[in-house]
Amino acid sequence: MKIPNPYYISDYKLPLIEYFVFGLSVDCVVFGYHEGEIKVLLIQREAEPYRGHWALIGDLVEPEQNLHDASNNVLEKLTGLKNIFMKQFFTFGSLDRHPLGRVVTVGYFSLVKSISYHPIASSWAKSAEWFNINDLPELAFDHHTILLKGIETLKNEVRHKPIGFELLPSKFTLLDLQLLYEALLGYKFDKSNFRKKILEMNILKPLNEVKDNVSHRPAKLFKFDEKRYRQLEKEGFSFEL
Amino acid sequence: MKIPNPYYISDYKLPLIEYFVFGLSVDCVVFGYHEGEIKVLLIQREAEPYRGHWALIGDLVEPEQNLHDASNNVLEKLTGLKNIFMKQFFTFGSLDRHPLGRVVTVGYFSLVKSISYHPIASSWAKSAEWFNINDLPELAFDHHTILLKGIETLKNEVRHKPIGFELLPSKFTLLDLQLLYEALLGYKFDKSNFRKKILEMNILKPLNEVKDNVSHRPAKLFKFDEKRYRQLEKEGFSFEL
DNA sequence: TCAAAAGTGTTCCGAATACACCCATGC
DNA sequence: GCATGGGTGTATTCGGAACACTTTTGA
Repeated sequence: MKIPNPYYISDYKLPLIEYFVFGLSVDCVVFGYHEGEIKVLLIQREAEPYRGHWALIGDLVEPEQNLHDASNNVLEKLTGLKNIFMKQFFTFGSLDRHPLGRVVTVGYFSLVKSISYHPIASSWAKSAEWFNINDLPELAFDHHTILLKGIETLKNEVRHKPIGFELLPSKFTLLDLQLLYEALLGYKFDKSNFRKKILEMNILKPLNEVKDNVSHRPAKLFKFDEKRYRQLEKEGFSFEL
Repeated sequence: MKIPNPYYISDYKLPLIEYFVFGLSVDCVVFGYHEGEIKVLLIQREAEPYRGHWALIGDLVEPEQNLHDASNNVLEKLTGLKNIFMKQFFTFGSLDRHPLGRVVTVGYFSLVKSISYHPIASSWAKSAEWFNINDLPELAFDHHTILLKGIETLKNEVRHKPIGFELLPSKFTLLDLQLLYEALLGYKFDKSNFRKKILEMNILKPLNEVKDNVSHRPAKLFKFDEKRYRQLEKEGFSFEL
């Protein structure tokens, strides 16, 4: 759709102002992990366009809002989730991606620690649900493209940066961690070697607790030692798996 | 600056339309390589705002232009460079980054094969020059931030993807390649080991030519075998240096 | 014959791999 | 005691690092 009537800012009257007519949005690919499966959070739209379709969590950016805030706000507004790891990954600007005009969208991906509670749909979201990334519904706009790019980015990042921990609860066992990475990367690790490698990195803090209520030897719990990681990173260490 | 008068599209009359008021631009961090130094191409602005300042190669995106085209076009328009490797890396959207209003900019980085000829400044660029990345002038807007992020991205990408070849002429010697990577990554390689590693990847096509006019044994020339690389990538090979 | 860079070969070491084995717990 | 996952030890292999060496050219 062609947008008429260029908009002028009176003080400057520069020709460049005629292009101040874009729409801008953010869309968040929210990843979760549960029992060996990578999930993504989608909402069902209760607003036009694409009312009733499943979509990524996103909305138009307000004129006085910066991008990172916008992505956090929209996530909270539509699902109630707060203080979530979030990272910009790509900006999508095809001419025809929005039926109402030229809207460019900045893609973020987020990782949430626990998907065991159900997110609360609010604002114009009719419902919010976790979907397995291998079993997705049809999506609004170009959200399928955005989602695929998000998955690709996650799979790349996860090997070079310790962001995987964002998907686990703060206390986890080494097997939890191993199963997560196996799900993310799509291949198996040797148990002994995986433990050796991750422990030698010195970025896990062992807790004096064990996971109980299990009918076998209980596993020790660990947490990610972020302070230590930052320190090691400064000294030239780089996470690789 | 607060932008008044929300813009409405008459057919829909949705409240979301009031946010269709953003400016959108692209900025290209153009890298070159010459005699062991990483360079970046800057233009001197002959337009307001920041007239006379050095800046990245960028401009507002036209309403009917997609982002990738926009970045290619602006590079050609301002410097005459065509068919250049180009990749989106980050989008910058701070509220105060443009003095005339809310302009969000999409950052691209480009790698050019030869900086031996002088780029031609045109359109509203007064001049265009290569600067060593360690000796930069003061830059317009938030271009210094964008440039730093671009450099960071280049240094990351170059280790995992064979994009470094874009900075060399199409025929090069193994030592050329080694010196390039040493400049990019900031450390030395052992000659023998570097050769062994790169040749074992099977992504270089040896030519039956040598570099001459040198007062020592002439080196064999190679070119990057892109077809072969694509093939190997499909089979699971990944470039690492 | 000498300088300078091209190009090769070999040893050494540490990290990744494969795999076997023992341990603690609930039932 | 046995099933189940937790947790450890070790021999072998492979790739990278270090470094010494030979080759080819122009002057």
